[in-house]
Amino acid sequence: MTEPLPLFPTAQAPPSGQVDLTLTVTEERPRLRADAARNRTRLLEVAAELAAERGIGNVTMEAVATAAKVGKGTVFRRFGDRAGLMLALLDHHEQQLQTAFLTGPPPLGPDAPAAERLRAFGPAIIRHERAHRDLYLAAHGDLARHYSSPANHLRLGHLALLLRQLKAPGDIELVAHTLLGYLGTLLADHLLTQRGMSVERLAAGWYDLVERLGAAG
Amino acid sequence: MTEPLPLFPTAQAPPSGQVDLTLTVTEERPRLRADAARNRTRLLEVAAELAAERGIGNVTMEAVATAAKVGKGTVFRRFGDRAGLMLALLDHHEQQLQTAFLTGPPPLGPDAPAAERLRAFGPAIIRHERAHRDLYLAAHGDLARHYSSPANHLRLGHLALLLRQLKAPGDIELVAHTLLGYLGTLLADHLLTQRGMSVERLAAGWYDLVERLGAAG
DNA sequence: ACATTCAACGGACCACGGTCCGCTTGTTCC
DNA sequence: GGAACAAGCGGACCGTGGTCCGTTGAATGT
Repeated sequence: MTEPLPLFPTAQAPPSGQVDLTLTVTEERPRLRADAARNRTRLLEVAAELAAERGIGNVTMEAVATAAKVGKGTVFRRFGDRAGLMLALLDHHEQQLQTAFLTGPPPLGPDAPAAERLRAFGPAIIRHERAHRDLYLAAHGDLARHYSSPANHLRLGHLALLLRQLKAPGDIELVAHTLLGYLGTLLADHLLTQRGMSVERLAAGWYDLVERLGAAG
Repeated sequence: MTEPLPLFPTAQAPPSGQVDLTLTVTEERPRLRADAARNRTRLLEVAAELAAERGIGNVTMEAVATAAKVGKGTVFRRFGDRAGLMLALLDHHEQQLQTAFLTGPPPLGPDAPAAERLRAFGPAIIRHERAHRDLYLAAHGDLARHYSSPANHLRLGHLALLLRQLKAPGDIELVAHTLLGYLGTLLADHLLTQRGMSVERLAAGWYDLVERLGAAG
């Protein structure tokens, strides 16, 4: 229980302006006051800690507030609601994944051919979501928000980019949505745990999907 | 406000054994005591009424209980939780839709060729979900349950059936899931309201999808 | 008719998410 | 340094979903 790492840098990662893709507006956040920023990181640290020791599902907003020695109102002011806190927690892991396919090594990163990257994308997402399963489930409590989340938007843009590079036919944005839908946390989880499918089968399904939807017209 | 129709028959519609598809278990419900059944229908009627007059989002479980002159515990005993009540409400509309594509006229029903039916399926679902938008949103509060719901299972089985008739290649079950994912309430809603797409565009996307995923190997 | 049993009932009770508003404190500008 | 301002803070408060458990009364067998 000693504090090992300086995770959760004070400010949100600055928008790395590269891939814009003109799909949505990247909301700008107005910079926090010093004490607020301090509290923000404390809250995230504490929340992660509590989640680790008792499972994210058993972490109440009040508990987080108390453990971080702030009022409950502060937590809500900062994160909006429970899903917001979860999203913020998730954000950290999400960024790891993002760098993996934005700037990482092949086959995920930009040095591999588009078809390769597209193939690799699916299993990477599924693995990642499995690793942080409960957090994803908790965060997507409000599913409506999910589709507008920066993370999802980024994935979408990435897929659209690859599809365009492949000269895939049809309505690219819709095809990208279809592909992302296949990788959705809840669907994948359902297929794996309820229907007892193997990760390999899901991966094979993905390869097939990509081949049929990504093939040039 | 006069009571117009005898909706919500006392018992759940009996399982019409036809299309089984061996995809899940069809749970059997153990038959209710007379008073319980009476209460069940009263609750559903009252809930529908309240939903109509103040919007489903503003209908609390307690309000339903009070309006139906039963204790709150009774509501929860019957429907499990809020999502359960919503699902039960939805069930009625759902059955209309189901008969439309199980036994109705072409192009949805069994007298049209499989390719036609598959094409028609998408817009039909989207229209239906739009018509009952808020109910769907409220019901899918717990998304995990959604995938196991009988309604979803039926759609899945239907799609799988059509795909098989078309001799579509690949992992049929996964392809069916992909197609259904495209029609998901939340996704469709997001694309229509947030991203401002037209129903026509979604429909066109569906036709394209169906063509590429349903085409014989 | 009566006894037995057990699903169903009611509503007090609890926990948690979320809001509100009067007070405090960092920031900025002179 | 000090004044003016807005952002941040805390925690009492509220509504709602969900649980618990003692009581009631259908169903069923004799």
